[in-house]
Amino acid sequence: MHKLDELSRLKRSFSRHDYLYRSGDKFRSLYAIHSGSFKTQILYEDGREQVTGFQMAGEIIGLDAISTDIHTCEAVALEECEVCELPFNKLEILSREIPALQRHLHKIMSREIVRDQGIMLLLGSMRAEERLAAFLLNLSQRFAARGLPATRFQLRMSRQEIGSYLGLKLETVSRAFSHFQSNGIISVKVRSIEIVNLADLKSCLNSTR
Amino acid sequence: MHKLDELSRLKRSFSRHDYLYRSGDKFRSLYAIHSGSFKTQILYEDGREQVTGFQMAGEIIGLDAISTDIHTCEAVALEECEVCELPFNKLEILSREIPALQRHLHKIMSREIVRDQGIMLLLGSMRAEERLAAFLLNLSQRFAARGLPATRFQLRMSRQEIGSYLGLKLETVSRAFSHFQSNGIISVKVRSIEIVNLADLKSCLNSTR
DNA sequence: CCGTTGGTTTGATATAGATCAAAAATCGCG
DNA sequence: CGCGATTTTTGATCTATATCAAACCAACGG
Repeated sequence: MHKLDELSRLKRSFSRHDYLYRSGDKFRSLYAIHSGSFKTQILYEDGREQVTGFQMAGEIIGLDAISTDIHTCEAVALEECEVCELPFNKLEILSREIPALQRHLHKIMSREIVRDQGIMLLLGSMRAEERLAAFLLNLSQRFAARGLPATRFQLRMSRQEIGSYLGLKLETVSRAFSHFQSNGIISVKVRSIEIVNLADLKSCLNSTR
Repeated sequence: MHKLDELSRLKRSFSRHDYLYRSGDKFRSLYAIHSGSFKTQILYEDGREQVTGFQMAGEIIGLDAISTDIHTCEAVALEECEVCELPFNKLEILSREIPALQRHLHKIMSREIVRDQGIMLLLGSMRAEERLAAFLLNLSQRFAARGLPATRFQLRMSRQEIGSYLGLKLETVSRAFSHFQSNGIISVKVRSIEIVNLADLKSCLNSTR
């Protein structure tokens, strides 16, 4: 397992708005986020853009590029970040030698597929407030998994970016936040979120239409 | 490469409405569709369901289950199908021995991620007719890639299923079909589609709002 | 400390697509 | 071949969210 270490010797730093990679870049490496967080987005010819995910420490980014050897989306730092570069050819060689690594890599890729399908469900069949509830619960879980408070956190992304991710306009996102707040489910102060009533937030999800 | 053959000795047949696997099934194999087509869908607790894809001959299905060893979605045959079962543990062993296979497997998984992100873009930022245009163009390309006519084909799925996939209600799908027909872009006779004016269909996509 | 800037909230209105409903077409089966 | 079941089309209406617009607020630089 410490063979893996020499892979990730290279650590790079990024500031807010820096690109980790851009759409069209040649694929060389996956990236393990060591600290900070990124957004990934697809740019569409006509200028439309769609945020496809928000990634935080411990997550692996760049999997989309394996298929064509070209990055199909771009990754932008949302704050100060540190990233380990994992050259993919070395990763492939190592994972032939180390079954556990191979398995791990497969799981990471599959997990991304499952994540994306979850978002398809969200975008395809949830209403605005359900989407926001799902988003907040997902963030909450991921913070918790990192030993951070699950019910008090700072958003690193704008309303606009949340909207793009959730398939909503920023005004709709803002209104949904306000509505949750007036229901006593969360407390919002711009980017500071406190989940006051986790159970109620969860029940927003199941609230069939 | 013929080592791969012994993997796929097992070929199974399915009829319309048969399940290839169900949500919750233990993961053992990926499946290569030899003929026919499937839909995959996620079931949500409250009964909602979301079609996450339509798969046809030559495509690999079941990648979502690698992450947890449990299938997270279910695959249902849309017609008579033949499927090769690819036991995943054997696939992993073989792909350690055969770098080309390893690479291929990685590309297949990555391609699925890219495909999913394309759908996120569609669901998150396209209007109804753009979505249907994108759907038809995608089918057209995939038929063409199989040496089938690109502009005349049979849909294997219902309006309802298309709607679920595109995040629309079946009535909306039906109206969009009708509208394309009255514009002379396509000719629809229930499930028989002819793309009359491919260029116009493509231009539906770029028609910014 | 104040003006500028970019992000956020809130309100008023418009609209794409959902919903409800019924007719029409197609399919499956005895 | 004909009848019931299912799917599709079409119409009328409703509603969630988009759009447009303005006010608000916090952060930043001079």
